[in-house]
Amino acid sequence: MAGSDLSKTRKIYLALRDRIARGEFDRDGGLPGEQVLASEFDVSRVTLRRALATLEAEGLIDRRQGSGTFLSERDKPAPLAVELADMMPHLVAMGRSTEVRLIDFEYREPLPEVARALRLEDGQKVQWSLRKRLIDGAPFSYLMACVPENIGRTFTRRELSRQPLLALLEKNGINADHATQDISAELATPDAARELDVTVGAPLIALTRVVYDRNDQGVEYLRALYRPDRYTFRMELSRKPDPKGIRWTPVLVSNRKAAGARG
Amino acid sequence: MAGSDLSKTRKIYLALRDRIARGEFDRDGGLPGEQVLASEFDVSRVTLRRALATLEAEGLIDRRQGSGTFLSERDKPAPLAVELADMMPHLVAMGRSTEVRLIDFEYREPLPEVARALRLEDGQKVQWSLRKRLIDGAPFSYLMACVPENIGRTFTRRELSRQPLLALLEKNGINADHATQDISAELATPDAARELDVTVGAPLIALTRVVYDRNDQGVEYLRALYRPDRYTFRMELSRKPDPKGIRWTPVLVSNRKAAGARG
DNA sequence: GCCAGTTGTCTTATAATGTAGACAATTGGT
DNA sequence: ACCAATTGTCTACATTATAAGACAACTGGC
Repeated sequence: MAGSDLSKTRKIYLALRDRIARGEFDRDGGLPGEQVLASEFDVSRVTLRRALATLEAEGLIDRRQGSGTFLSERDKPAPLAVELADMMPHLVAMGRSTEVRLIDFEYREPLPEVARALRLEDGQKVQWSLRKRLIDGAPFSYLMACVPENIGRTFTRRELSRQPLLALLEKNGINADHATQDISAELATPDAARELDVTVGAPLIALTRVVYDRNDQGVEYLRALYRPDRYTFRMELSRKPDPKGIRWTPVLVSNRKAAGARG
Repeated sequence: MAGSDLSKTRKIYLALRDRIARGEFDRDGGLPGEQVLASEFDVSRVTLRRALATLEAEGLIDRRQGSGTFLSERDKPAPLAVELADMMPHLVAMGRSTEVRLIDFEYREPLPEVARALRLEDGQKVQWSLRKRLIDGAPFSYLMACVPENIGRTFTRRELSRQPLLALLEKNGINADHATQDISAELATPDAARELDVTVGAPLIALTRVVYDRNDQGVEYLRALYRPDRYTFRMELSRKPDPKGIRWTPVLVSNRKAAGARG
């Protein structure tokens, strides 16, 4: 469906990255020679080398002249694994410094989908904001949030650039009660790519969340994009018995335990 | 990081697809003319038209000679939204027909990462299988599963092609007790693209699950890739009070309610 | 019927990407 | 010291992608 016309270089890059991830190559023996790989993929050695150059730049392989191409020794930093149940994960408590940057902020007409999800009346505006979050100085999420205008007016642009949105709602007497989250995957568009410091077309985790108050009135519509190499959703499940029979249920772990995911 | 050297055509395709998804274009007025868009993106009309052709092929837009380019009327089928807590979602109960196809099956040395996750002893083999799931005849997930050899021997290749893995384990006295799930995003590699009927480089939801028994011995390692246009992870959260203070906790809804996600 | 504005389809030229081959530089082993 | 195998680099050429412009075909409004 999506994803047409990729260059040969990029297709080979993807194929090799996958084979590396699957562990098809020995840690000792390394990869086959460039001649072999080039004929295997049926491309010239030059374009194969371009794909290898990208893999090397990403730290996946080491190339040694006269010797060969090998899997990289240094292991990449694991992505931050965050408990899915935590809507405002305590990143600081995990020993890492977090920073928020407000990119854009205004009151405007909501998109039809947002108006529907928040159950807004016709013509009601929303406070629309773009933010990004950094961890240790590196961006990992890009957030588009919409809040009904009357609620948004209870705090300032400045406050939003310093505190989490849910905390601001709480402080101003808006009591979030329940929410729905959807998790999907998307390709980085030019906007997101620029803010998250990835190239256009890179894979991103896409989260859509709608928060409601006790009366089922929408108070926040959030659309968040995450860099999968720096952020991962984690969930612990237990098959403890349940009123409705044996069933898998989520376990709320204290998320003091740090990362450790694959990749 | 990942995702270099995309052609202009593809970048424009991504940008336009994003703007459509955000609802930036009226349903009546349609898109700006090709001349306008071409100068806006600073490309020739030919390459802009290639991007439009892709969008049209995907059913996102309609182009009418002499009239203009418009948002497609037919709305795309919403992706199946599955409760995240359900490890074996009852798809059939949701009124849709599901099918499994066994692509590959063998006993082999596990990859280091799998061996570590399952806490296998050195040299212990695993039953390694590739499957895909279809809904209404259309593939939506591609699964790589590893089970320790001694457990795998309790059922046949034929059984695996007809029943869910967890059900087979259950039936053979292997009692799964708890599990860890990680959700991320990846680009489709040639293998996955072929099986899921997408092009190489399309975005996919990536789920990694490790299931353990009561003794913390690994019984299943699953790596699943999902087409985001056909499958979405959903989660309902409630801010009911908790022993450790007020906190967001997942709600187990009876997943009788069908889809309705964005897109 | 006319006309402005649109998409569809060409041509020609230029730029980007990929191919084929040769050779240098380096490595590790004999 | 030598040699086979490897990665690094270069040249010349072929193929594909993009640019720029012209014109045809079609639509809707007047």
